Amino acid sequence: MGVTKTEHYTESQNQLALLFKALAHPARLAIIDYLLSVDRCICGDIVNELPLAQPTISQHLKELKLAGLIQGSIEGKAICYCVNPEMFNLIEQYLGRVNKSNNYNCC
Amino acid sequence: MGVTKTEHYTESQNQLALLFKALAHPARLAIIDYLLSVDRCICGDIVNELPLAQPTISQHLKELKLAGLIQGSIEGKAICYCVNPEMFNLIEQYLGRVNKSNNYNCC
DNA sequence: AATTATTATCGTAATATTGCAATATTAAAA
DNA sequence: TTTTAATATTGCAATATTACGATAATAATT
Repeated sequence: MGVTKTEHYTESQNQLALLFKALAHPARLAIIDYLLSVDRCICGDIVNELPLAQPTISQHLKELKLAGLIQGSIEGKAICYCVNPEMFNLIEQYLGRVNKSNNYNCC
Repeated sequence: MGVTKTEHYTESQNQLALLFKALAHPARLAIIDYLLSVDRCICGDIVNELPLAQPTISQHLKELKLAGLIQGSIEGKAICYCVNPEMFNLIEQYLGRVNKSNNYNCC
């Protein structure tokens, strides 16, 4: 049916899935890479940097912001975006759990 | 158009996006959680564990396997699945880069 | 106030994902 | 060899995602 039954999973599973979904597109990873590479936080330059139209970039930025992976603050008529490390820490914690639980003695 | 222009992004961005996409569903995270929680690697029990039909579980397992996040080996008429930590290390390396690059002095 | 620059939203077409019933495949057991 | 058990595949309906042109919204500039 194409609709995920979120009510059947744990809070953590649903939350992490949303984070991973936000990262599950090369354009959004490219946006994050670019944001990390520039010292000052720039915004509209992303449109020049990536091979996508302005509305598409805007949409990707929205999704990243909704997931909490980036922040945006208004600066005059431009908007300054930057990476928010907190959500990445959530993923890091998950990976820690995976590494701790995995015992390698498998099939 | 709904089709991602992978040729415009780096190898690493495309590869990571596929990994994140495989993790971007609570059912697949639940499958991984379950695989980690049982000592021995079990397979068909996942169908009893999750509120999804057998073909749906099979499809999710296929995607996880394709992404390299789990492995499956035939054991008689059953198939034994288990987590493959290597791909999780790739994600860990990415998070390391994010943490290293992020300078926190943003907007 | 009109213009300009920057970003967001709307509408829409193309494609992808999700879930399941029905069915196929595979290998052990009877 | 027939049956049984476990998993995979196919086909399809419902929904979600991706991309972009057109347009709106916002705020600085002239």
